[in-house]
Amino acid sequence: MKLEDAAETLAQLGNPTRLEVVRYLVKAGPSGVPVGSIQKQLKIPASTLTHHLKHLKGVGLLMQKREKTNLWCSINFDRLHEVSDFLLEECCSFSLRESDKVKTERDAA
Amino acid sequence: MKLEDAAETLAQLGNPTRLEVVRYLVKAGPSGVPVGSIQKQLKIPASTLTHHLKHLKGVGLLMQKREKTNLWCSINFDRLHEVSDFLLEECCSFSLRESDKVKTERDAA
DNA sequence: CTATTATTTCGATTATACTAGAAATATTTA
DNA sequence: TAAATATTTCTAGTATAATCGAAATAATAG
Repeated sequence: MKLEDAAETLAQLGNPTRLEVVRYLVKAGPSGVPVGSIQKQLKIPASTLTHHLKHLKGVGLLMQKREKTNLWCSINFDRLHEVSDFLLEECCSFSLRESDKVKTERDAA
Repeated sequence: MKLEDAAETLAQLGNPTRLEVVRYLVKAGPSGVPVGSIQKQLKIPASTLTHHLKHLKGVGLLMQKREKTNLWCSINFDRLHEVSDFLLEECCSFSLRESDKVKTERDAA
């Protein structure tokens, strides 16, 4: 993943309203939910929601599929993985969390 | 991690200049590098860099430690993990990448 | 103290994003 | 065709962020 793309994707995830939508869609799973359901559940004005969905779609995080009057939205999990991977890329050898570190002899003493 | 905090952290990572700095610091490892080195290597004007470092510090992604005239910067790997974890939280059962999925009987046929 | 190097503050410009109401459009059902 | 439901477009106000040069402030070395 190119840095520019990763930055753009992260920026889109960096808006609280959008992140809330993403979290909701993640929980909804691969089948997704209609726009209207998101709107009612999260109490986001329709026009605001459409605006944000367009952003998420723009960076490939959102997939949409029309069925009758409803537009079903679902998360592109692959994309989410890509950006999450980017964050940790190249840092595996340094990335031990304090809680995961092995105890040193000094600590054990 | 609270959604608001995650969003704010992601937003800070979502600027290309800052993400470049983060990537540089990740590669530098736990010992870090002085502000001036980042500035020269990535060719970012000093005042712009200070501005961005303040942002990264603000969300806890950056740690700083003065030594003589140099201010050493290093990444808070724990923090980076937290935000990366947030992205994938609750979605593990849905998060298989296409490439990781087991082949179905249909595929195998 | 002076010079040198490192980093920050200030100030100003420019651009872009968030939000949401009202109206418009689309799609289905009666 | 009319009514109902779902979603989008338009528009506009408000706010916040990115950028960087110049000057100011540390901190050290000579």
